Amino acid sequence: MDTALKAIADPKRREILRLVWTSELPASDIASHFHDVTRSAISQHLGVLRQANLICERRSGNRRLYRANAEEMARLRTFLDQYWTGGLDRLKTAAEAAQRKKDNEHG
Amino acid sequence: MDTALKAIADPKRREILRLVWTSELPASDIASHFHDVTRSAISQHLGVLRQANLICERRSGNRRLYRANAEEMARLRTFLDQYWTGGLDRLKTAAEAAQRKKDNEHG
DNA sequence: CGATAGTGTAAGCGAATGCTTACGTAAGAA
DNA sequence: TTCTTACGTAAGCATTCGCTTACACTATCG
Repeated sequence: MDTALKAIADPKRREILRLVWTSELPASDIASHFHDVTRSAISQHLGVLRQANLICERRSGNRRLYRANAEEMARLRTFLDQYWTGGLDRLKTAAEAAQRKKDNEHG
Repeated sequence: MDTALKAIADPKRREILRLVWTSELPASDIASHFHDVTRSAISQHLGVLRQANLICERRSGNRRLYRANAEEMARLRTFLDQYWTGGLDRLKTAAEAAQRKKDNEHG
């Protein structure tokens, strides 16, 4: 999970993910979308995303087609949601504990 | 925004954020929560979070009290939400564009 | 077969990261 | 004032990162 979080912390990798979010794309198409960096750099970014299980690879003849792994993306989003709401839960339980303490003091 | 994303990509910084999510804590209390790392390391993590505007610092006598910056946290969460749903938006606009193209071809 | 796309990978490099130790500094306590 | 507590910060170091160039490999075309 931490691997995925670090993977999407990079803007280029987030852009790559958006490219393959809806449509499956060959590595060359993905690479040609970035004009400030080499094809090799993009290939390595794809490797990072692959290792984080955020993209799936399918070989078709000469090409390798990539698409976002919606399942893992969803898991990551859930993790982040739980992290956020987890804070609220802590607030809630803290408030409840304070209330109990207050009640005990009054009882 | 990218700074914030990279800040929360680190597990120790996420834990720090949770510690100061609800209650304001002095740096020493935060540091003493981590037994595998020096107080200095935590201080530097606090610096990263501070630079990402994810925590607020308040001085009280000798101490420095930290708390999570709920506003910035919310902004970050919104950014991530838009990133996720942005993929769906792209799918929608792509479908609309395809439809328009189709209409033109038929016109 | 050889030539040519499409692609991953190894090597190397400069910059950033996360950590430690040592030091600096500001606010009370004696 | 001197000592102590609470903290940031500089320096140094090993590791990781993102990038480039060069090369290796596989599939297709001739």
